[in-house]
Amino acid sequence: MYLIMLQLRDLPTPEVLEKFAERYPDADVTAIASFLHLLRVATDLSLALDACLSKHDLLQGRWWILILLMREEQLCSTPSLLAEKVGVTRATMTGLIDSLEQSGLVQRVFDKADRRRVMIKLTEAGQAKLDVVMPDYYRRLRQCMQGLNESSRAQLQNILGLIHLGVPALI
Amino acid sequence: MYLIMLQLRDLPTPEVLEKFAERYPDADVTAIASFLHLLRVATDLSLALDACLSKHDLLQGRWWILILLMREEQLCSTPSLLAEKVGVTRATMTGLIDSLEQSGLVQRVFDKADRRRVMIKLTEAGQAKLDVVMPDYYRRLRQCMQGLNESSRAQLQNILGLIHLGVPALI
DNA sequence: TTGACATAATTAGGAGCCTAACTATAATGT
DNA sequence: ACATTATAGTTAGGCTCCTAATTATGTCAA
Repeated sequence: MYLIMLQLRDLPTPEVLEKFAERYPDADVTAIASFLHLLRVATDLSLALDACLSKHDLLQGRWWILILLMREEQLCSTPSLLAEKVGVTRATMTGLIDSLEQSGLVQRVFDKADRRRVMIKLTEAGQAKLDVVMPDYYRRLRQCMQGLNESSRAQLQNILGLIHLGVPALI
Repeated sequence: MYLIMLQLRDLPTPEVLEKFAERYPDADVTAIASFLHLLRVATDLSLALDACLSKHDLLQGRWWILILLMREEQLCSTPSLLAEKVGVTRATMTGLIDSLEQSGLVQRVFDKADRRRVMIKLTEAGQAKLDVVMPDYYRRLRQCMQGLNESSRAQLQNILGLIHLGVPALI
């Protein structure tokens, strides 16, 4: 299964929604509109994030790994844990780590006690990369969200929590 | 560029955010939290939608095409227009149409006036497929969003509109 | 001790998307 | 009229992700 977001550029107009609601009485027009709008905005944010990261030769997958490593006290973790936290399979993680290691941003350190295990360690170059990327990302994100005051942000968090509760009903 | 959404399962705790904010003073903690939460919920919704559609042998790409065709008066359109509306390239659209045509859900009709053009037409089987899928989708979506009253939905729409305005700042 | 099972990482092959190049057809300007 | 440009669709090859199988190592119980 693919983690591909809403591509649809052409959201339904109220007229189209009404037309569909006539044929399909189960349609809940405001639910549909909110749902599609949420997916649309999130997709555009995700694309914008990728565009921002790609200026630094990163994409989300590799970037999250660097961030997760930086969160660790010892700046290191295992492929399995990283895969679980990033939300990709271990197979995918192998490839991501390969690519980061080639760029010198992380390093594989083999465990002598348990020879199945490998530790992935953030290198100095990796930390330096984050020290360039993160301020840029944070500055842009601050600008992006400046239209929302703290109260709107709290409202949004609350609403998102409610929607999240409903996700299982959709599956 | 890939339309791949936030995979990160492990959102930062307030402590982690504070730690990062110390190192990177540009960090706007509530902006970051709202942003990641939005991406997280949207991704889960998108995955749930895919799971729902895959029960009917569809994924979002093919599904949108059927819906867009049903919106049309004559139940048909061209690959170019569909590609633009769905938000994929024409090359991708060729593949999606191939797959839908193989399943008998759409039909290629060649234009005799302009021999470069092909019309893509929703077949009766395609309409029948939608008549099964859409009620199921609408029923699930209604359930999914039932935790939100109309006022929350309006608030959400409003907030999403504000965020959308900020997207260009992120790029 | 050793056979069965569990765990860690990788490899192999497939799906859906992309860009770029290509083929065919139509429109346009001199 | 005919070379140039624009448009429509497809093909070729690459990327990142996936699932499933594979290799290697560790654990545990009869």
